[in-house]
Amino acid sequence: MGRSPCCDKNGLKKGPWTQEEDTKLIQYVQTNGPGNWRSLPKNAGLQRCGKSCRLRWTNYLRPDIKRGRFSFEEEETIIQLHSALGNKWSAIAARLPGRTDNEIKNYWNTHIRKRLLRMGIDPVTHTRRLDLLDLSSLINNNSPQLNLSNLIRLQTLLNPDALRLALSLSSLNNNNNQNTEVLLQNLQENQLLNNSHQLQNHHQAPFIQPNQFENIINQQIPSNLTTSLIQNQMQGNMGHYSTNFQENNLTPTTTTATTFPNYCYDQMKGDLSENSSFQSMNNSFDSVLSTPMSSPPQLNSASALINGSTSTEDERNSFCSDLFKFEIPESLNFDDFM
DNA sequence: AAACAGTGCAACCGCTCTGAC
DNA sequence: TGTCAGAGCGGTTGCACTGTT
Repeated sequence: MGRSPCCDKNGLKKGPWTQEEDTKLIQYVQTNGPGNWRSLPKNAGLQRCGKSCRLRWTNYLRPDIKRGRFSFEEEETIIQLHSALGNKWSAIAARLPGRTDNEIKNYWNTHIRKRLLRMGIDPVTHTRRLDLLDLSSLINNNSPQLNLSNLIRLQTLLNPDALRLALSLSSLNNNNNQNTEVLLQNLQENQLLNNSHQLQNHHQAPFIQPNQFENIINQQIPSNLTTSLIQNQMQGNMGHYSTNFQENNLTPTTTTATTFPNYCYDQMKGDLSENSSFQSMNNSFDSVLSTPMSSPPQLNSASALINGSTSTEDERNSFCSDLFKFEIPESLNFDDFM
């Protein structure tokens, strides 16, 4: 059957609106109010489709439209609302005064989505996707988080060669950026190969055996670090999430958990909250990972942390990346993410 | 300096959904 | 119950701008 088109396409103008067209539309709506979009173009003297007029008004000309960049608070709110509402852009826009659904959708697709992907977060489910993790964010030469603990945490994800490359990379840190780039590229390629391998061999987790691991450590660790130091660091970082890890002499364990376990999540949240320095991280952790929203989104202390000295986009990006430098519980079944 | 590639954004398209009549 | 207009959504396009080679 099909519906008749909303307007006769013939002879109607498309593309960017001119100032004159905007003026006509604004004057008409101010006089007659919005609505009757189908008849509006004719009455307002516009060679435009009614739908185009409606979109132009609602997305650009409305007096309450807020132009300009999204603030960190707005971005945070969008992420929180998206985790609860999904792609309900109009519902999200309703909670962001002055922002339109189209604007939020565009901003999501061009900024937030890419950022989440870079951080290894699935933008659809708001869960961590280890296969999406951008290693460069974890092994960033400029980051104070560049350390073996990150690499060690990744040991359950990487094959030994990849880890060896990473360790080599760390030992070259601050020496030669070109070499670093090459190594980083190799490392990422290696991870991709490893992931591909896992897809074909679900039951063969690419764990590094304890002796392999220690060999790698002994071979590649800068001389000022000893294995015991590394173990201490691991224990300190992993805390009681890694009890099995320690008891089994560095042998990682897996469970049958099919998703990131809630008890781990809650426990991590609780532990983080005990340490004031982690509180802002804790809140932002909430906002990006998918958790049911039991209360309206609250602009959290992360924004307070950002305000002031850390206000540039780069710094914001850096901060956001840092938010996810938390530990990966060994109870996580990585196969579900690969 | 020019060519090229990448990015961001406004705008559009086609479709579905919803509510009024 | 069917039709219609408005609203909403996902995807896409075109263009301006910027960075890189």
